[in-house]
Amino acid sequence: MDLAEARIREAGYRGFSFRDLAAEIGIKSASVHHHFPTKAGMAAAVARRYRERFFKIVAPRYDESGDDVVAIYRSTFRSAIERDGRMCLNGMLGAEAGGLPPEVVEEIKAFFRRCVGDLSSRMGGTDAVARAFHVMAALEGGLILARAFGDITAFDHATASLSTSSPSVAS
Amino acid sequence: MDLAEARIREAGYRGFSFRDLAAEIGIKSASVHHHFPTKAGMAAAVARRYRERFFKIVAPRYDESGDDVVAIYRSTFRSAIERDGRMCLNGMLGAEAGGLPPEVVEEIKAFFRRCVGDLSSRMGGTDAVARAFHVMAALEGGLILARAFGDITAFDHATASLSTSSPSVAS
DNA sequence: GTCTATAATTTGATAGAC
DNA sequence: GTCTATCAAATTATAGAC
Repeated sequence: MDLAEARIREAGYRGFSFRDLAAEIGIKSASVHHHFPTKAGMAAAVARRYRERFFKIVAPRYDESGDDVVAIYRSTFRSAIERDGRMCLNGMLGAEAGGLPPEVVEEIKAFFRRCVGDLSSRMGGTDAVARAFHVMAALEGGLILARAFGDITAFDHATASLSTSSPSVAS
Repeated sequence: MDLAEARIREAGYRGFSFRDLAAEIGIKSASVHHHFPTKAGMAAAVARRYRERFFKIVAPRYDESGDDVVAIYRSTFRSAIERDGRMCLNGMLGAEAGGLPPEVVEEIKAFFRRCVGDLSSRMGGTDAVARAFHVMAALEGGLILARAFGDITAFDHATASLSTSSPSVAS
């Protein structure tokens, strides 16, 4: 699952295969099928695990540090691309969502629904939901820019205004 | 090329094939290879055409309407996903950039470089470049959310603050 | 839980006729 | 510019032995 997650974050749903995963581990593709009968099922399982892990990381940071939720999300996303230069799993799959198996799309929706719910409830204020959508979009889009340019500073520029006290976008 | 562009925007670089394109048109895959010897070359050509067309659409709107550049970019991106529910070509390929042929990556970089240059020079003010990165990230990320939820209002929420006079993100 | 073996399909790409 | 024919490889998936 670690390997499948890495492949999906690197090249998308069509960018990972049972044979490739098996070869890297040192087993045969049939053995992978024993644990995950179908590709869609495996991708859904990887997405589910990714979501649960993400919120297990994010929730305690909020309670302990008392930091801005947005800053916590931002640094969590930044760590992900800093570590291995890859996309957020759900950002990658979300872009491809139109042509993915329904069971995978459901997991992606669940991730973003929960992110928006978490952010908006913790930010509070007016238009909290719209602002939560904006934060998620800027983070996922920031990853795209960093990947395209091959430079993490693109992410930093794109998301700098999110966690400052003057997050103005217009001049 | 129209068809290739649609497939890439729907499913990414690995989501289009010479045979698929040929079949839809009613010719054979060998005939497609006659025009585009390699898959990487075809994707690069599609990306180049996409970029040129984008700026041919955006530039005159700015001169004519005198509108906010950001508003023009926002409505152009919105039209794209409203028409067919697909990603921006460069957003899709940018997410996959890590594992794409170098000639394709160069075209993607050229697109985002030019967008950032265009936006920042026309917006002016302080931190114009960082604000341009932020706008592009929010737009691409907004498309991802709209695709994930299958609902264009996700894009509207995510990008609403970009073109208003009070684009504050924090409460 | 792993293996061999295999089926059925798809893929990128090429050679050469018309 | 299109075709037929083909290649070598990769793909998802299954059956059945160990």
